[in-house]
Amino acid sequence: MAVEDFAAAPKGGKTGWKQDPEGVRADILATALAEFAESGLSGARMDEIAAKTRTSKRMIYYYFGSKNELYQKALEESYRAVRSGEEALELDHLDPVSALKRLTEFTFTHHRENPNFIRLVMIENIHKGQYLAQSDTIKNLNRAAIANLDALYERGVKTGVFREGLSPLRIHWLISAISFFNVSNATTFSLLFGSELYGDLGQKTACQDASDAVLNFVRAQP
Amino acid sequence: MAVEDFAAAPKGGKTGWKQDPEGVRADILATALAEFAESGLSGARMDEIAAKTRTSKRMIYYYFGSKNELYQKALEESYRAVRSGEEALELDHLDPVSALKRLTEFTFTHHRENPNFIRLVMIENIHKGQYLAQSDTIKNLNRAAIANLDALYERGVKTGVFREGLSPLRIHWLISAISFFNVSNATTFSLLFGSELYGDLGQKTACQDASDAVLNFVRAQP
DNA sequence: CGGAAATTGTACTATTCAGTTAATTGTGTC
DNA sequence: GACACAATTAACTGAATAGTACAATTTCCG
Repeated sequence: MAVEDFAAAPKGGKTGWKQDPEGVRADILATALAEFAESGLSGARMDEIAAKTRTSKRMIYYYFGSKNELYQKALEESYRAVRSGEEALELDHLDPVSALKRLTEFTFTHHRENPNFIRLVMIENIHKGQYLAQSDTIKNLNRAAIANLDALYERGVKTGVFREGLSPLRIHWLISAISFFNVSNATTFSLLFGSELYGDLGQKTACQDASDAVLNFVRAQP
Repeated sequence: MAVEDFAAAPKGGKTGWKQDPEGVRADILATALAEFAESGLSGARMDEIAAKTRTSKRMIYYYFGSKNELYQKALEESYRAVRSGEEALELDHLDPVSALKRLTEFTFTHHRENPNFIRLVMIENIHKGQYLAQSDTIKNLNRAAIANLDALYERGVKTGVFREGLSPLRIHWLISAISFFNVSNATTFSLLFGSELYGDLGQKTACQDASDAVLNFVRAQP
């Protein structure tokens, strides 16, 4: 059941509500995620989160125990949501160069469309990963991405289009760096250097630049 | 205050202190910079900052007025310190390819050696650049970097080693992305994918990868 | 010297905010 | 219809914390 559906439930009258613990949990989590992404862990206010849910502060503590636990659950939820969006990507039927190009462009676009996720990861890095470290759930989700990239890279090496001696980790690092920075530092970069890279056209160019940079990095030199 | 207490006061010299407003200001600023970088704007505590200076909380307000103003001054100071470290870089006497390689490796290393600066920029992005936006000082500092890169790029195009149609901004964007991400996301990246890229050897490889990626991106294809 | 200005320490306040108390109402199930 | 548990509300508490009042001390400079 989607959170939006729950919103349609009538609240007024005496016999307003249905028992829906999962819906209430999901509502709180979605609101908290947005609020932590907006203001950071210390900056977010429990009263503010409560006001933006259709339930109460008491219920947040009822379900999540404390601010820190809520933050951690929101972080996990954010990773889960983002990774589930990545599953549709089918790269096996493409030739290695096309596949790597598609993966890079997908990652670039995907990061751009999930700024809240990016902001939570920034916040988590500010906090030195102390909440991510406690979450085994998240760690497992990310191995798959590397495994996929490994297969892709080996295919490319075999057919001679990719150079030898790289590791999928280093390729992933490069793709992530460009795609992440593009979103995470958009504000300061625009302020310091103008916003020409952050209009529609600029971002098209940037996406193209990203895949050029990655492909030229991995490709065997003729 | 009893005379004994006064004599025991660890005030340095025999009879108290010298007027040193600039020293006190600098002390506060350096301490605040470290503390904001460590804990963020909301997370940092004025009492904690005060305790780590050799002066008092009262003096922080005396000189800086408020927490937010102190944060802004610390941000400015951080930019100033970092940019002044870049001045030693002389690229004009190198051929374009060597110069670009050197610039990339320098930026990579420089970012790595200034994690507090990186963290303040992350924090500023979380706050959507609202303090950076108020600081004309900082904006001017960064135009120079682009101008230098522009000259370098044009030299390379003229001698045929760089491809046409790029802008210095896009090159700077790529160099920054890699160098910044390497530091900003070191914790989460290590947690998720292992820390092999973040040992001494791993970082040497990463630096090499950075300059490879930038050079291959800019170089004319033979 | 002696007064003005700069500098500093102590102790305080006003507020914000995470977390709680305690009582109540609705729902599903037997 | 009785029982357990899900869900809800509003006021409250205690700790943390940004910011201040004010007196005391020191330097500066005539």
